[in-house]
Amino acid sequence: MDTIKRTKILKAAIKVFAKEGFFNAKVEQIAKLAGVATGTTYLYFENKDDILISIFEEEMIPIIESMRIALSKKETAREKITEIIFNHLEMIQEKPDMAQLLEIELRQSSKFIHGYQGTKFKEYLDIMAAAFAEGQENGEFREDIQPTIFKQILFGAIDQLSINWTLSKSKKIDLKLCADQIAAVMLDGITNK
Amino acid sequence: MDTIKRTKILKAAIKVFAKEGFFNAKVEQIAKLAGVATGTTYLYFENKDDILISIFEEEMIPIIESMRIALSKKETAREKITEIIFNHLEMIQEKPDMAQLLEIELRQSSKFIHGYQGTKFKEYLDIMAAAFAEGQENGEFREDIQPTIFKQILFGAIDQLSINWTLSKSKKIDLKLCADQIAAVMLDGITNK
Amino acid sequence: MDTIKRTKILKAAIKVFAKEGFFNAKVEQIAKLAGVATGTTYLYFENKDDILISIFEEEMIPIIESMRIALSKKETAREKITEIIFNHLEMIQEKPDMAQLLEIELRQSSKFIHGYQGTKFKEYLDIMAAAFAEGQENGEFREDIQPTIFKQILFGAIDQLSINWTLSKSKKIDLKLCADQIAAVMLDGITNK
Amino acid sequence: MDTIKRTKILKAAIKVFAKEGFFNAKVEQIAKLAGVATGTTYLYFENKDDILISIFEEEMIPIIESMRIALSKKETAREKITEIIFNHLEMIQEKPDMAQLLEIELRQSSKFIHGYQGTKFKEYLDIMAAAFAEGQENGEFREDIQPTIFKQILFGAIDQLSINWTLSKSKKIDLKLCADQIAAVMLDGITNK
DNA sequence: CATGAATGAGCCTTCATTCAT
DNA sequence: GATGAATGAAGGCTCATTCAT
Repeated sequence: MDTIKRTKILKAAIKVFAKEGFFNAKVEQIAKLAGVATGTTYLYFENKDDILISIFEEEMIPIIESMRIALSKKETAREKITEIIFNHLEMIQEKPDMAQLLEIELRQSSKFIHGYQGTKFKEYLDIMAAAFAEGQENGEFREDIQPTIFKQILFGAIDQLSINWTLSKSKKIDLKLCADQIAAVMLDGITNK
Repeated sequence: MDTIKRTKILKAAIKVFAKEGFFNAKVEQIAKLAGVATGTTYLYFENKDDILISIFEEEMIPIIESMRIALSKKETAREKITEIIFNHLEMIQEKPDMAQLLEIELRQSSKFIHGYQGTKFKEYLDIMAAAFAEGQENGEFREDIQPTIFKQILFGAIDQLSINWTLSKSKKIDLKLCADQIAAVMLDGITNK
Repeated sequence: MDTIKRTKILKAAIKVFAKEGFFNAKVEQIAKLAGVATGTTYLYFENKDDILISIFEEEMIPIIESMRIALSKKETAREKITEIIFNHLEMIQEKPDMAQLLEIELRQSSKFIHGYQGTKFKEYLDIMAAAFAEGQENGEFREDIQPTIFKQILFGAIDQLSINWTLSKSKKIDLKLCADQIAAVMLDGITNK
Repeated sequence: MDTIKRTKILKAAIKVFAKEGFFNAKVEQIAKLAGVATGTTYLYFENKDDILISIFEEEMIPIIESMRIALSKKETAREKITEIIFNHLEMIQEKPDMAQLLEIELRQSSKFIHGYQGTKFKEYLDIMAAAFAEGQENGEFREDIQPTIFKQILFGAIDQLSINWTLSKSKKIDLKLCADQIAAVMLDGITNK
């Protein structure tokens, strides 16, 4: 199993899916960008669906990992929430194609790609829930908000601004400012008073 | 122009797009559900894209209108924000198919459907911005958050929980509880202290 | 359901399958010969397999019917067996493409086309068994040969000569002579003495 | 030239062709069953067609040879014809895969495999013709049947029952009985009276 | 206006064959 | 010689769109 070639195909697929969308993307297009023949794609992936799912499952790993490492360096839950917000928005800027997929295609997938459950995405959300729950336990955050709901609120807010930024053609809003403002609202909204 | 037939097609399209997704939906399927011939669809809409866009542009009208009316009955900006949250989540329950589209398909559309700008969606977001700005003007809300950013935060949070609820097959979370918790976090996070 | 168009496709398919073989035949080729678009084929048949099966099931009907009518005009079982032999070989000459299919493709089909049982082919064979059994009952034919086995012997003999004739490019053997000789051997071999 | 490896590939191909049919069989499948790499196949055979042709040409040799030996031990032409029938049907039972190919795939080959003439098959048929001609010469068999036609009749009858037996999934007919009945009909049909 | 049969371009996928190692 | 990963041409099938009735 040639891991390098597999990765080249995945990287190419991220670009193409991001640019064209999953349904509009052509396998031949992905192969060409990856510098391999069309058929080679099928040596590494079962079909087009599998490519998309593999992206989610495999490309999320380092993202989740780096998020975990970054969070482990933070003391307070407050700092962790802040880190999550900034970390995510930084990723948006650095890996815009990957961001595209997470934001736009991932939503469809769990619905339209047969059997895909989006486990890595859930893992990502649970990091948010965990940071929040930690803050509840040590008294930083209010007790009346459920972590399961909060993680959705937080992710939704971050994600919406990410999508908006990603889709903006010109005069993009400053992501640093967005991060600040999300953090301001969220932290103020959940801090125990 | 037979408005009734046109509406029947639109209603059918909402159902089919919601169930199958835009790309998987077949025009014949929409026509059949609408009780018309396939070709008839093309008498009322330019193409498949146009059906989706028309849904957004036309079905959003009553949604936006009812939201505006509901808000006009509220005194404070705080109440208006609360109303927006509850109103949206109620719509999710009452019109789950329409909700599906707004949530999932709309994201793709502005990117993949040639030339679509999503004007009605922007209008919807701007209601949120306006309510927030109003609160800033009358001193209810903090000044350091930009309405343009806040509307995204608020919509993102609501929307994420909506999507989650919509896509859940069983044991769905209580939307009323979600609304409460979103309102709690958001209002606490933006209230001027 | 346009029966004429359906028939045109079937007739074209018979030609193409006969010339190229089932696996080598292209649906586009069949469509082109039928004077329709490729997609039209799929309005009348589920897939390529279905076209082949439909040929067997539907084209065999008149062949079987005309055989039955011809046999009903014959008095003795001996005459009926003779008629079967001549009738079959005449069909080979008149409908060589159809013959091709019955001979060559049909054999594969029951093995490789999922679920196809070749019912019409069995019906054809059973006409032979019936004629033979009739001869046994009225004392024309020997009793020690099983009709189920004899029908295979007779069909095999006729069919082998048919295939041979069909596949011969040049200096084809005289089918009339073949029929005479098959009849001579078979009748002599089964006559009650 | 590694004859052992070549033979392993041929044996594997017989199995795979018999099970899947020539067109459905995959070269990789044959190679895997033979315990060699896909590419190795092309060191011993020009292409997929060549494998099939080689089977016919080379696997027929011992079959033909053993048939010749068996016939040489028989005195009368009558015994020889009987031997042919029993010998063939015994082979069907002992080498069902090989039988499959001879029966089903061979028919297509001469038509669809470019340039193949089926020389070994003709040789096999000519053994039948020779045995019959011998009987004509020594007065055992009638003179009015052409050996060239009789060989087709005899082979067709045997072959049809073989195919039928091979393709039957369950409750297979007794091949010994078949052999008896073919012999009974044929010999009675050709004996000089 | 309405119909729905017909169209045919387009795409995913397969697999015989090649070739660098 | 042997390998098996890579190739890329080819084809079955789909479906948005058209148009004769």
